Amino acid sequence: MGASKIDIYSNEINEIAAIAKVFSHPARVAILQYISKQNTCICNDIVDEIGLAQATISQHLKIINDAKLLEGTFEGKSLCYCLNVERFQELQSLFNSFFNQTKSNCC
Amino acid sequence: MGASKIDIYSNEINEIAAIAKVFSHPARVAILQYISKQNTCICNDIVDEIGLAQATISQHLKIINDAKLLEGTFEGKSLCYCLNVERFQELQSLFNSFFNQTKSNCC
DNA sequence: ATTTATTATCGTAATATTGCAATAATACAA
DNA sequence: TTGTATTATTGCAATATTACGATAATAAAT
Repeated sequence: MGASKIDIYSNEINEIAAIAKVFSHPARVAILQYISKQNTCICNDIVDEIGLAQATISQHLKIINDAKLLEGTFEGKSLCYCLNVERFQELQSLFNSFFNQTKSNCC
Repeated sequence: MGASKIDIYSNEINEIAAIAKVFSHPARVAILQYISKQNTCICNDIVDEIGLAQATISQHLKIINDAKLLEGTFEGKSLCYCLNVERFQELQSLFNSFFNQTKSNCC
């Protein structure tokens, strides 16, 4: 008990849930918003901007990165994170098709 | 430690995260999809349809309901759950404006 | 090679979530 | 009122998530 039984759901359902999980923590939403606001794309001021420890931010970035939402390149000493806009759009589309499909079938 | 520090984020950010949390579990996505598919709107076959205990489904329904996504009326002995389409659409819009805003600001 | 700055990982504690059995509450039927 | 069906709540165990300090890894500069 305690673990989600992901094997009993369809792939589509698990995918939607996995996408939503990325956005289900305010730190990750804040990180994504902050990265997108910096049009320079230069990063880990994220730690200063958001009030969390560096290790924690790094952990959240890993989750965002695992969803393929980031592109990172080294710029001097520091890593420059950038939003993968295509992937971001893809997630938005998947979410919207779930929303639209669900809405339209309803009573 | 362990608890999310929701006080350090803006309301908008917390709202997006809270919405996403509803969809972040496959059982809840499946429930929403199932409710919408039943154009009759008659319900707790949900327990049979999805392979989870009645108590667990009821718990998930509570979370969906707390997000104001359900309308429930009694029909004889059984409760008839229905998707609150206006609210559903509202969540979709909030999500989309976050997506669009984030996308457009990026490098 | 050593230092310095930046990011990732490990270990651990606190809290949250998931799931279920048992039980309570609710609503109708007899 | 008693029984029956449906849904909610409670209590508990298992697992997951969040957060942080300490430490490692990486990359440039001295």
